[in-house]
Amino acid sequence: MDGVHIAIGPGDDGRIVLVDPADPAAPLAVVDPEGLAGAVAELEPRSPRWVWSSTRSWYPRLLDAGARVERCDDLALGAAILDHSADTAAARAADGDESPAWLERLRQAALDPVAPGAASETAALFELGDFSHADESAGHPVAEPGIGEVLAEHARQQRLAAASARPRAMRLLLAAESAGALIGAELHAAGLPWSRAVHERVLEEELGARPRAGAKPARMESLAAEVRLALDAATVNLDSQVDLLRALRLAGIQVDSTSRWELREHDHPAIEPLVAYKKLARLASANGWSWLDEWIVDGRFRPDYVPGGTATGRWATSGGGALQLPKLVRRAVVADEGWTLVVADAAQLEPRVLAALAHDERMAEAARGRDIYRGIVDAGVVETRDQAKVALLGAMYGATTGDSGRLVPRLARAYPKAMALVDRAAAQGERGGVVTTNLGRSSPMPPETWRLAQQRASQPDASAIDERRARSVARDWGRFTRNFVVQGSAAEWALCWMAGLRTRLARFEPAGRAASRSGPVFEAVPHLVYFLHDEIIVHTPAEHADAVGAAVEQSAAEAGRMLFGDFAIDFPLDLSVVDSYALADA
DNA sequence: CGGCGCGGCGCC
DNA sequence: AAAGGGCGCCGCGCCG
Repeated sequence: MDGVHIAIGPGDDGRIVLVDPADPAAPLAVVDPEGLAGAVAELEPRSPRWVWSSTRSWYPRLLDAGARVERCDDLALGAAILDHSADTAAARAADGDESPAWLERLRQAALDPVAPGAASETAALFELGDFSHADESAGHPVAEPGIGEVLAEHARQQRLAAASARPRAMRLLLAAESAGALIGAELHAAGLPWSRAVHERVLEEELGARPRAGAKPARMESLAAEVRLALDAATVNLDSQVDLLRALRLAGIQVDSTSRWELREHDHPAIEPLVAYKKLARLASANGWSWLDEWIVDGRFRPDYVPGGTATGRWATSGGGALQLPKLVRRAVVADEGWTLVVADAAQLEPRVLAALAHDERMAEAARGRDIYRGIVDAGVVETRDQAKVALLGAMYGATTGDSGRLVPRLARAYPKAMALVDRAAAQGERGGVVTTNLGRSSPMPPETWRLAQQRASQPDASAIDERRARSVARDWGRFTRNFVVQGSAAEWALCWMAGLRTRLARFEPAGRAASRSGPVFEAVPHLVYFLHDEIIVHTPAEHADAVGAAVEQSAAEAGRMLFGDFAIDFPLDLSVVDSYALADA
């Protein structure tokens, strides 16, 4: 089904071997590291699936050299799935081979932060031509496995996928995960177009002029003075939680924390300027001038994406806070001249995924069209859209108290299949079991604290406190597994969506008129520049915007079919074509 | 001095 | 407004 594979890895002499795993005795090429990109480009027209230890180790250098690949098999990411999936448990027990140790080293390296703009940034994961003498203790570079080890691991993973409980689903998951790895590297290489001027304007509007190094912005200083006056606390340090809490209490404001939502419940002249101060402090420290200096290079934001970086399969990022860009600074995401942004997000992705996972036809019916919450109201389950929303989120997150907890039972009566699915997942987690996503990613085992708490509660002399504690810890883990199946399956949908879109974008003809500043691989073609769980941005020559929008829609529909077959569930998108991210309306 | 846990808060 | 799940980053303050 899969066509030709070509594995890449260092040979004994440090040169790089490119070889078809089906014909390991006859390498297709043996090249010096400098010759790798050329060799890959030469073989790429055969549409191979490139097999390598990890995309992070190999692909950035290829992109730097102008070589893009269509498909790969990322062994580090594949092992993370295969070695823990319930669907491969029997296959692993039957298979003699262990997961090799080098995979764990690569996994650790993937989580190490890489300094932005560092000269050797993209090559930092290992030294070219020095695979065998890598110094592990220094973090980088990491010892690369030799070509023989790569071939052996590839064979092991093929065996496990073939012998898994659902081979088709597992192969799709592995392919999607690997496509995600390619996309993560390409997002970094292309970068998110970023206007320093617009960002500076936002900062000046909010904070005032850039302060000298070490000083606080003027707007923050004046708000701090107001707070100190209102609290009658001339020296309180607003950045110190301990200090601030004491001052608030001395001023008669009985709070247990300094969080915004708790402050807002009190009526006192200090509250408004304090909340305003906190908002500005957050902006200044997270996305202020020093963030700009550190992260925006040549008009691009290049965060370090970590595909598969979380337990559920959602991505993580390391450095730059790319997945937490405040709405306020999204104004600075601006397309190049002659280019535009196609911004799309999947509307209410997780409830729709839940309906499909559970084959809950009534919930799928409510999800028909644009707004599932409105659909739930129209079905007479609750009175208002807001009630539908908190009830549904409560069902997926395991809320037991408050408005949400009270509304969940009504949802359960109307949508018993969906509710049963998340309740089963929660029950499984509470007793320490594992749950599995739509395609086969399994949840981790519960933490040590879970085991200890249950053990203590089962002793003959266990106290009521021990038992309460054990139930509480169990329920915590149950909420995690409850959410895991939905969040993890939604992450799979997003990967399939994005992978399909990437393939479609690769077929666009280069645009003649305007080159972007996205580097040699992307300067003339539409390309992904951002991904945020259920949202993407494509940077495209303006003339292709409509066609890109169509490709985004087609990819979403295709992802739904790939994951859920004939089950009738819509995945509508909110899609806009805009010059600035802030103008996209979700 | 660096490492680390915590509170708080940004995003989904 | 949060709540209930997943994250990363910041500053603070404690520790060795």
